[in-house]
Amino acid sequence: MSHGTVSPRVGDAATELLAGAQEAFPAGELERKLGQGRPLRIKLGFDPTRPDLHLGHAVVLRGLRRFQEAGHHIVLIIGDFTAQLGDPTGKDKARPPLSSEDVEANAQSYLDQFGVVVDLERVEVRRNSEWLGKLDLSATLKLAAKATVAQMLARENFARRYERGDAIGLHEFLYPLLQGYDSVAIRADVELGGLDQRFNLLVGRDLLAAYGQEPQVCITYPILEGTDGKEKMSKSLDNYVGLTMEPGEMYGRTMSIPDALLPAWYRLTTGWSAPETASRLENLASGQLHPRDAKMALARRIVELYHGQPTALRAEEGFVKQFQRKAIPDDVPTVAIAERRVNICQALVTAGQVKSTSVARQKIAEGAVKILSGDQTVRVTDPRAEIEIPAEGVVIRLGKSIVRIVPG
RNA sequence: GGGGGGGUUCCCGAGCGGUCAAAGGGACCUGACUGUAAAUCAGGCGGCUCAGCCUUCGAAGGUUCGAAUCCUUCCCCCCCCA
Repeated sequence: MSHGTVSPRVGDAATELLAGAQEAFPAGELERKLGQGRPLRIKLGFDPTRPDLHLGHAVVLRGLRRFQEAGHHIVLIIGDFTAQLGDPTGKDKARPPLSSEDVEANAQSYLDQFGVVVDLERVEVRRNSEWLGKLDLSATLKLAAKATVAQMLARENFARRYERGDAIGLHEFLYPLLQGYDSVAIRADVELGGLDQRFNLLVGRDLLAAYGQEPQVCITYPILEGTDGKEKMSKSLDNYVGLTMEPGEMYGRTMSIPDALLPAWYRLTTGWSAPETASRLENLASGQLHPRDAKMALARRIVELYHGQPTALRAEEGFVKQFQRKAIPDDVPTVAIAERRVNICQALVTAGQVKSTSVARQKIAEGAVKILSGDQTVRVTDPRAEIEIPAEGVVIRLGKSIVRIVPG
């Protein structure tokens, strides 16, 4: 490691590349690699376990795009092999493995979504089954010998599970090694990942050294909290805003975040420059900017990033109309029902607003079900009520969700 | 291999022969209040042809008028010893 030889230009380049990152280590290493004057091989891996990419993924993807724009070589790894194993990261319990059909379908869906943030034309896409599938037992043992149980237990979530007496599958210890082996297979110079990936990234770094290659630089990105303001954003908790979500839902979900999340979301999801973000947040802090308006600006911005400005404005109008003025929105989801006359509970179930007629009855008892026609709103009070379905359909509202039922 | 402790409704976690669709908490849904925020209060949270009925307490059998609770076998998890 040569200290003090980094030119100012290389240093500036590194700073720019690291915008939005949480940390990069070892310190100075990225600058050193940049100083070699060649395009670096930048690795980013995803396990296609769940088919929706969300704003949390976008934080890292935006970092990746910076490297791409600077002319570095991007290697996107679809963890089709590791997905069947299940990353223990962030889980306090073992994950059920996925079938290979699921993995395949998800992988394709992921690829489509990567394109929303990075330029897929200039990305090398690899599947890790390509090399992991070929590892025989002796190679696997050799790989396993590179790490110790103590190293694995040093990791907080393994340690916690161990202490609590929960099961830890042996294969789970292998996961970080396999992810690390990906780095070896593609000769990574740099690996990006969420902060929660730090351990796995480090294992990759160690493995590169163990296999006689130059160790990778590890760059982590902050974890984005989900719309509930409590847990990290994830599909399984349904506290996420998906990158390919329909604009109205994207806008609405963003509006539902707690105010306390505004600063973090401004910094991590908007792509606004640091100064611009800071000045907006100052206005918010000083009370010049109403939290609601700050949130609307955020929601508008997010929809704009993924659907374009005109769509964002329409999403906002729709939101204001529906929720702030409580009018029937323009694009109500429509469900067709064969009968011309149905029981209200049955209709709610068929329309997917409730999962059973029992629940429908309860919601009616709670006064949550309303039928809207024109500017008339009628609250349904009798679970045995029958509703007529006219040719133009009928709009039913249950709490926040609205559905138009048409004859079919 | 031996000994011990466990598997309860989405999660945690009570129950240990009837009054149990099963305490309590969390999550979630709805109503009120709002800015579809937070906080708060209220209700709900297995299903149905819903004042009643039906199916649940790891699985399968059995005992009993009656079982989540007792017995048998099986499956799975954890701990200790080897």
